[in-house]
Amino acid sequence: MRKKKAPLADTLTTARLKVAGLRPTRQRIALARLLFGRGNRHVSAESLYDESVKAGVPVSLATIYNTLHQFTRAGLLQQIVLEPGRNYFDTNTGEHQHFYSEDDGALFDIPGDVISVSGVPEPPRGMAVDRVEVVVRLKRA
Amino acid sequence: MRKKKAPLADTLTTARLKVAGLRPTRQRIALARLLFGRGNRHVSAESLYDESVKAGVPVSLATIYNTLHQFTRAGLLQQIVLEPGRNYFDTNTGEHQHFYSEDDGALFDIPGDVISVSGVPEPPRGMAVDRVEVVVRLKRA
DNA sequence: ATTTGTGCAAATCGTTTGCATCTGA
DNA sequence: TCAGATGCAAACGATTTGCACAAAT
Repeated sequence: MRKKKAPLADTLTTARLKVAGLRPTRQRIALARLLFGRGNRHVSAESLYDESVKAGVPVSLATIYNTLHQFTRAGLLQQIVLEPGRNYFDTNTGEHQHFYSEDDGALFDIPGDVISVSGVPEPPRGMAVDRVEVVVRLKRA
Repeated sequence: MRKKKAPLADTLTTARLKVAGLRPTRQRIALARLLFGRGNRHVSAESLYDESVKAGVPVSLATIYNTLHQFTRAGLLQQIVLEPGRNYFDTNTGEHQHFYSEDDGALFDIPGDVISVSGVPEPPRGMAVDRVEVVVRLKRA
């Protein structure tokens, strides 16, 4: 008996997960499609959870957290820390920076080639620079 | 009857608090002395609480939180967000940046004139740049 | 069949809040 | 005196954990 035919998007997502060393389960496939479906996105665990529920994808919050962390470890997502007590994830894993509005929490990407940072000093012995993070914090004019 | 003579350091601290519009209470004076006593410091609510207890200053954790926020509002401290779920405060309120070791949580100042950031784009309509925050994240070499 | 992932609920962590009591001017 | 500050304990929100069950290889 032949396997049931899966939509092309799922096949691609599945391949992507396998490459990342993650077993392609229902939930991971569904979340990956929501996350990487179109364009760069910023999500929090809560926002992704809500979105999943609305999209009719039955996932528990615990699995959302697991998945976000696994994807991050696998290099599919990047974490952004903007305020204590809330964690954002960015589907854009390339080098880029952010505008962040303290007033309303809005978050925009700044393409990686726009801002340049110079003069970063030598890190202390035994340490290497992992990432230079730039957040441009905005306030109402 | 004459007032009991206060140590010079307390007098200075008291003056400083008054200037900031904060009533110089026992706790605020004690915490201010711990914070601004010598050199720049990075503290979390928990670390300052522990330190206070060890120094024999009886303060509640709630007061630590109140005080840190009041000092921040008064411009005596600057908040630093490095990881979700933990809030750091820096006694250096001038423009400067940070080295942050993801491995052990170590945090060092980078003087304000060392790193230069150029190419920050125009903020969206109605917004102004409040602060450009740079965190150099380190990993073990 | 075995390994790995998932869901649920309880537990944890940092932080905030409500309110009675205390303190500084 | 009395507005403002403090302490305590309970409340909170985001995240993590433990464990029984389910699904993928």
